[in-house]
Amino acid sequence: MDAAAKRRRSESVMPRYNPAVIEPKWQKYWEKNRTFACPRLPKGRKLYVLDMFPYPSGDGLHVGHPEGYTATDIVCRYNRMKGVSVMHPMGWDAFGLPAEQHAKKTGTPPRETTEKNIANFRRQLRMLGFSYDWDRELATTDLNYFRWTQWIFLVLYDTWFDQSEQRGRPIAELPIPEEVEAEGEAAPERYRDEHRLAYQIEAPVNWCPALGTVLANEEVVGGVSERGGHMVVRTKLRQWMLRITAYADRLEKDLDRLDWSEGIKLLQRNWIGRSTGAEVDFFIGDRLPLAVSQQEEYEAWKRRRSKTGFPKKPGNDMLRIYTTRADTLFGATYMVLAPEHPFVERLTAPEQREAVRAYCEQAARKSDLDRTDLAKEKTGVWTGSYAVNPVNGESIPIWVADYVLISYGTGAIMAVPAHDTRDFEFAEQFDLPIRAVLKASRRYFGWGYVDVRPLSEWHRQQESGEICFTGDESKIRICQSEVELLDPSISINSGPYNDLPTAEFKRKIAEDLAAQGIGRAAVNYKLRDWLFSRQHFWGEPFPLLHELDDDGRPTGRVRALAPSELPLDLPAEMAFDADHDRPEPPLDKAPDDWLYVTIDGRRYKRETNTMPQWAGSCWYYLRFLDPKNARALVDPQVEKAWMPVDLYVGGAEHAVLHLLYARFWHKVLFDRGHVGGDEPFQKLVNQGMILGENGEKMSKSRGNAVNPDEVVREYGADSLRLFEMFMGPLEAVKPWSMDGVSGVRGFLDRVWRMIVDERAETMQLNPAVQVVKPSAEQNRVLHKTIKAVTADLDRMSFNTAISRMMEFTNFFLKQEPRPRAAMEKLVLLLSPFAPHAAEELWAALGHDESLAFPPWPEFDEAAIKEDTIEVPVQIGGKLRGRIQVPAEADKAALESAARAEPKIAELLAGKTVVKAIVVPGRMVNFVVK
RNA sequence: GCCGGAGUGGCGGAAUGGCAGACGCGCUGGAUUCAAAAUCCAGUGGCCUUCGGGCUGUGUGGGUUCAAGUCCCACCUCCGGUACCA
Repeated sequence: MDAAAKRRRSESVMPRYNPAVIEPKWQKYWEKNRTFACPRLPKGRKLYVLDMFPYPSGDGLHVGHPEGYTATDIVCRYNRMKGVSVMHPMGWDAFGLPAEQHAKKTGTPPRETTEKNIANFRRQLRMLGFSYDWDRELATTDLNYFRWTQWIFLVLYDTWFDQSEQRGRPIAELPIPEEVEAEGEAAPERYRDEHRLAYQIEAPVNWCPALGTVLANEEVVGGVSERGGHMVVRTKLRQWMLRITAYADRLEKDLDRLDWSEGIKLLQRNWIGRSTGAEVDFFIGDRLPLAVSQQEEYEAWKRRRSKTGFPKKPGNDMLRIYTTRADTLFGATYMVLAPEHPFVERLTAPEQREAVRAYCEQAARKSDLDRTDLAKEKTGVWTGSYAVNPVNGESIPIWVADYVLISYGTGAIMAVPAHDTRDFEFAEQFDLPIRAVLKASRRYFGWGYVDVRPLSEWHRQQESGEICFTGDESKIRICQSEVELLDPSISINSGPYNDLPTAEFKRKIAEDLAAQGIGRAAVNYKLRDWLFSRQHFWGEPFPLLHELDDDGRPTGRVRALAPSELPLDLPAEMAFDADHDRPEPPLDKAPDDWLYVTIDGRRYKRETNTMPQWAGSCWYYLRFLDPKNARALVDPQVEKAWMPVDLYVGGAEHAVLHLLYARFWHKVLFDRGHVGGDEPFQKLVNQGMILGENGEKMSKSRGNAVNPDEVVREYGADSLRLFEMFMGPLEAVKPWSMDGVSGVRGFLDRVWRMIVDERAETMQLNPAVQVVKPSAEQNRVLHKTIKAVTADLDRMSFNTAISRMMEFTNFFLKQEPRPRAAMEKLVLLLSPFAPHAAEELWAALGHDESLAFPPWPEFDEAAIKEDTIEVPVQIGGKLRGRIQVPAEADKAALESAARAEPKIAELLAGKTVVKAIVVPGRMVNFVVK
């Protein structure tokens, strides 16, 4: 016999546990029998279990991927055995920059690279025995997939957000105001474009000429590219935006209904960053620049305002600010504009022109990151003009400083240095006046700070402005020392509003400002609209055309493709040159027959930006339900039957953006009637990262990456799966350990030997396994195990479930004979975790059919009950002995049994028992004197 | 700075307010073997011990309770998120 034949013989006949043989065997069996094919519509109870689909990188899978995938697979297999209809698909988030960069280097088309990577990922996932319905596999790069991504974009483009109804509606239903109508033919179209959920702006991008690409903010460090350290230029480019901010309120409120961890919800809430406050107008006059207060004009303006009310759009004679602390208006001693604020130039006095221009230019060069990260010290410059504080008529100077952001609120603030840390720092820096308008109503002393002055003296100093604090109503800061303040603070130096607590002040001044037409309540969000275009080739093309005039220049009119004109594929013939000297998208160099279109005698140029990678992942969970549908993105009947996703598992790195974007799209689709619910993911679980064996983040460059191929070759897929679950709680961050894999492999070996006769020539049962009635103890162990494993699965506590099965195995290996029925139950319990080994053992136990669908074992509470139990006895809370008592023993019986225990009796002798605490079934504790 | 999460043996971790350290790794000793691997058995938080046991122990300091890893207060450390959001 040659070596190969010997190996073949030993592998196929010798009944040692050999995953290298049985794993491929069962994978083929499942595939051939379509064991995990999911019906079009659920039969009975449904469960939609979704993994965050991977980006198929060239490196292949690493052991972090299968963590969540194993967890969901276990949940799916467990539920199938409970008779639930389970939807469990897998696909590929396949657009992405690496394939395009590879194309620039080698000329290999991105699609080719992508398909090769997908094939490798698919092979690796199949190797791990996940019970996906592979018939539903999709990639975001499939033409048949992204035609519907484009279709959804058309829905977004065709939708405006009705604020009063808080929902998206067809753009055709947008009411056109008369004054717009009056502006002429083109005005209504322009008005509509301004209200669409998809709109265009000129936005700054980080263009890196050396790399020939536009970089994301986080790829720019200290003004140069993160990779290579090349120069990065901030330049403006026409971009598509999605109006996610319109949905900010709903995105925040609807979190309440979701079964997500509070931590993740909070992360999203903070990202959305809703705040309530007021917008207030400060008079600046119309003869600019304004050097001194124009008292008469100001009075006239105020009179006008009290008649007209607060205008929707701010005029040119005023500066509109947003504040959450309108109660500190009397403390506003200066104002600040963001350098990009449109009023900066008008407000700059001639003698300040040079300084302001230089400052703004310098600010423009800084990236957002530099502006925050490096700017420890406040910078700014005075414009030379003043505004009038509407509550007291005071003239206050207007400054320009980059600590005010153009993208938040109105891009202008009133500065209250007495009660805002940032304004305080700025005022100190530039020697601006500080006026306290709040005093604490009680004092509390923080760590290391003792203030021995009487409260009245403290208040006097606050009123005179010698000391002040920034803050909200619960925490204050006396300049730099922290002090806890429990009671609300009280207003001072605020004219008619003195002695009001903060909340009441806010309410009152909001009313008064509104009545005078100077202010109104307002809500703001940190959330920004979504920059939706990328200057890449390898992404979904926008289904949009730009109209050209006779000279080939864009007219500004946009024409959307009709849904019937989809899909719009990428051009087949593209040259990928590494040199790319303009920030314009690569598609600008697409062949003319792709780039230019003539419809009804008009020439159009296609949009050449492409969509970001987020686009495809925003709705893939819908397409899985009906992946081949050519008429709709998903059949409504199918969608209603399966949605929402009942369990969504993925990394916490997507806790904010992906989940927010997907929820946003889903709500738009809901508003427009394309889906039946307004939230896609009911329950969310974030698996923790798996670190390298050295406790560092796993990566190729650190040399601590673990390749699943190796682990499977060495130990088998079941061992890999089992170990990933045994390491610790799913949500915890935990280090890899090859010794640990070897440990769970040992467990599988033991399970195998418990059931199979290893010494036999052929596959046959261990002689100890017999059809016998289990002893009471065996039965108790069996049913305790079933109960515990079931409970652990229900709360996704996989590590403890595995340890229960280890205890079972440790016990039964010592038992002879071993009841065959008990062995079968264990195999069923094990099957979601180690499906290949379980199938093989199930077959060995004489079953012809896969164990994917037999009913999940039930436990019998009566079998678990013990006759006598051991109960600890404590004296003064310290363990002093144990007693054996009937399980049903009541308090009195327990106490007397405890007193009768010789050791306890000895220790109690001569002492007075003050109290005896007896918890039946648990413990006895004597409190003695 | 702010917001989350977590600190338990040599390591990963387990414990509805009720016997801390389940289960696994590692380690020690033994059986088996010509030997090794594999397997099996026993032990394994620390200190002390007359070998009965005793004391001590869940980041630190306080508190509540008959009883605290678990609840409360303060602090320390680590990890993650965020970054002038008015």
